[in-house]
Amino acid sequence: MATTPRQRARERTMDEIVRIGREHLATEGAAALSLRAVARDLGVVSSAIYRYVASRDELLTLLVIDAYGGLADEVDAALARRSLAPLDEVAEIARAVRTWARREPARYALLYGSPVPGYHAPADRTTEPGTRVVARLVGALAGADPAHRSPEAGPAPVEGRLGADLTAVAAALGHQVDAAVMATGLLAWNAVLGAISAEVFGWYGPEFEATGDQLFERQLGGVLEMLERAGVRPA
Amino acid sequence: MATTPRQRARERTMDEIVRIGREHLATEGAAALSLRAVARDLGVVSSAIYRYVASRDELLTLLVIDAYGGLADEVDAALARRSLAPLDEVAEIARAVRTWARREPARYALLYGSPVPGYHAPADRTTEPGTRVVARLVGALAGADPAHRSPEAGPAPVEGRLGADLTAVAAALGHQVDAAVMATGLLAWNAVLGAISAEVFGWYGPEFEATGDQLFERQLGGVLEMLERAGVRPA
DNA sequence: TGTACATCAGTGAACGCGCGTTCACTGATGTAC
DNA sequence: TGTACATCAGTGAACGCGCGTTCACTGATGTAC
Repeated sequence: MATTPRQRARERTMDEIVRIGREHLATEGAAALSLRAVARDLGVVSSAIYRYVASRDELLTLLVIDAYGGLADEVDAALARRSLAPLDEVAEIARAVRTWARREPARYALLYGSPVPGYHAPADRTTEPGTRVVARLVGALAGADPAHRSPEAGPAPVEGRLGADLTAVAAALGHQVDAAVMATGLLAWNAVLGAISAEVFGWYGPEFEATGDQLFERQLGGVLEMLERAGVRPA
Repeated sequence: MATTPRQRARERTMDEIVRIGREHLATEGAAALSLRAVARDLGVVSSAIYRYVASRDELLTLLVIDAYGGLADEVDAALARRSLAPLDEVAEIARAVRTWARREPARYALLYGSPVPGYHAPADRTTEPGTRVVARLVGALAGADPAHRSPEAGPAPVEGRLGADLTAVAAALGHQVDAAVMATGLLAWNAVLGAISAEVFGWYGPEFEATGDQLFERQLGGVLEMLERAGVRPA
């Protein structure tokens, strides 16, 4: 199946649409994303956009997929540079997410900000790209060694149904991870996202403008110590 | 200065407007908040709303102030029930924030979700209500005792300018807190908000619907241990 | 206490704007024989 | 290789909608003398 000029033009236009959508996301926000405005920037009459995108929600879905992809690419690139011990891998993932979020605040907000009212991401298309980063994180947790768990300060076993739920999540991502390690990892992930959101969404006042990097590294340090006590080893 | 019927009517109408705005926030989201729609629900012609509110942004500001107030009231009520040790106070604050966020997801999103595009909260009116909860948290941290800091697993001192920034924030809220304790407290706060956002904004899949409470308590437990190692004592 | 005036809540019409989506159409590109 | 037909990108007009904000106005409420 040779690709015809028409097919190639179509792909280029599709890329253009996503690129323009990204720009509008950055300037207007997801709620104000408008097909007409995208068509305008594409240099085409407003109805022509429907040749490419079925509806406004469809465009949002493309942008969600694109954002997950961009974030995951950033993380993959950071981890590809060298092979790391599990704990250092977690650290690099966190730093890569922060770097990306600061460079692409609007796309970060699309993924980890408040949901866009009236829009529901279709699970069948967004789940797979959405789990790439989490899968890498769980992969790092899978390198945890119960023998290295801190005897006095390590996490307690997870009781009841939650334990089963946690190991099931790891299994769904293709890894076998102890429930207590998963619980610690989930807290670590939420803490990292919380710290990044605070920075990107401006929850902090202007107090930490000069010391943002130092503050993040400090918080990341606390998260990593917690994981280390759970048995995730550094180099 | 006696209050005239007119003044009282005005106050009641103002309350009505904020109440209706809250409802619209819940159903449409902040970005779609519309003065015309509020006027409609108030039973008044669209231009009449300008007797009460100067612009759409002004209404958003009122709702931000209202949301901060609602959250802080929830926290105050939780802490008023009995007098607690510092660490238990932190735990109660976290639980109260989560309870409120789950009951009022739209108002929570207004405070801790992505920023509303094109809107900037005026610092002179939102800062004071916005710091009430943080002030209580820092108040609890002020009860930390350096003598109880874990010698082997406690936080390292904060180096450089960040330390000064952290103690300055505590001082601005009327408390004297060690910088390392403040740093740990900030991480704790970000972790709690991260965990709550994950739940309220639906970052988790459907996996933890049945075990949401257990998962939150587990994560809170991890946060509290961290604070305890920094010297914040339980009962 | 009564009256004249000022204040203010609410009306109704209008401004200019942008939105999502549908539809019948033209003309260029691609495909099957 | 040439031709007939099918596919598809893009046009232009139109639909019905809601938005923020301004303005001149009416009539009720409040205040000063």
